[in-house]
Amino acid sequence: MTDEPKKRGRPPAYDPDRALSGARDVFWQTGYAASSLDELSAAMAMNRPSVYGAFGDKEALYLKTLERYRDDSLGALHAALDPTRPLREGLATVYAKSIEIYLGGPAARGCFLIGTATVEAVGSAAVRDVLRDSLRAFERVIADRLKLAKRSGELGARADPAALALVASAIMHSLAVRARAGDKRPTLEALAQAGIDLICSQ
Amino acid sequence: MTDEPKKRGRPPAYDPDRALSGARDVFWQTGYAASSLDELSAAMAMNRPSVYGAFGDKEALYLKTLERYRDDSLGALHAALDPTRPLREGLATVYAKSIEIYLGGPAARGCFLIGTATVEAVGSAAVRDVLRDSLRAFERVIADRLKLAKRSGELGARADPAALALVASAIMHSLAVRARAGDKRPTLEALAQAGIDLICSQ
DNA sequence: CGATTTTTGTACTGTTCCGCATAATATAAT
DNA sequence: ATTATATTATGCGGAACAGTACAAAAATCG
Repeated sequence: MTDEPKKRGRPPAYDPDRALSGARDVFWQTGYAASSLDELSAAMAMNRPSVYGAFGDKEALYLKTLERYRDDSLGALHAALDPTRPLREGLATVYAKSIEIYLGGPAARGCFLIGTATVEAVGSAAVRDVLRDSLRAFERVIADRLKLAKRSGELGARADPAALALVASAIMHSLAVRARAGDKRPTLEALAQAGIDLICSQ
Repeated sequence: MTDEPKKRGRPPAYDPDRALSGARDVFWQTGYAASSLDELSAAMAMNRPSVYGAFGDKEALYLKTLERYRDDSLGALHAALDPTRPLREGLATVYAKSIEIYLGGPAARGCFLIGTATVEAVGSAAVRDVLRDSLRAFERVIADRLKLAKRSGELGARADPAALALVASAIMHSLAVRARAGDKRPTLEALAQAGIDLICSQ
């Protein structure tokens, strides 16, 4: 599509998308602090100087993987909460897809953002800002859907969409932590169901 | 009390309790992986070989700080949920005290367990077990209180104490994460209030 | 082809780190 | 006092680490 004025110089041998995915997977598994640039560059199919040239230092690379994960997740969240479907169905989809991701892969890794950025948030203002803003963005998407649900009568007149969005988000945060802590699928599904029932009881 | 058969050898110069507190504070601020034994031993007022002699290697030391934090927190949780006080008051106390701890100190550090053990839980089975079992223990204390509340009529007959305990725990987990992510007190208090209102509406 | 540009790959530097070896010190038992 | 025991204190060794310098390689442009 938006292709080539034919750039000069040796063409890059790496795929930026796959490189970021590889880096994300290392960070996801190991955490930021314990991930070495050797592991990272290997998983990115790049050598270390290329990593620095393309993405900057370790923290800049980490921030890019966080932001990409957030953007992808926000898109999926928005799609799952499509207002043409019932609220209960939407929430169930959100939680089911989250559980699928959190338990997916060889190890149960939980949520990439919550599972790895939370610990770094105290020491790095940049990480803290990305994490806080991301959580806020997720909450907002949910709150918007709940406001709609109140207007449409899916939620009762006394329901407080903003407060319910905080709780619905809390369920996600708990799923994120518990999956990484080794809780099994039935526990996570029970938590999701409890949240849905409680929210939809309003 | 249970003192002295008068031990031989040079007496220890460190206070084990204060040493563990110092180590916990370093881990809490910095996370496990990014905490060096130099930082740790300095905060423990010990030199490095003494740390190894008294607590073992870095992971063993970390596990000890986690377990102590869990035991302290479990005690406080149990006390706050004293069944002679109304459920709503008990939950309010739990969340208020949690917020106090999570925002206390110079930096907002969130919950020590969730904020630092979650990221390590994938790579270390020992950390994962402590984290999972601790979360389970917290949940159980809450569940017991909710079962009592149902029997006493504080909760309605159709209330599901186990499900509500999952939600009440999720509120705590969310407070833990959000505090470390930089969310301010009003947000945390709104989350706590939303959880209390929702749970006590059953 | 030769010049230019951009990326790749190797190798290096200085630092930090964990864990321990060894010696000095302080107490109790003999 | 001397011996035994337990802790402190200094300092080392080998490994891992983050980040970079430099030259070889691969493409385009003149």
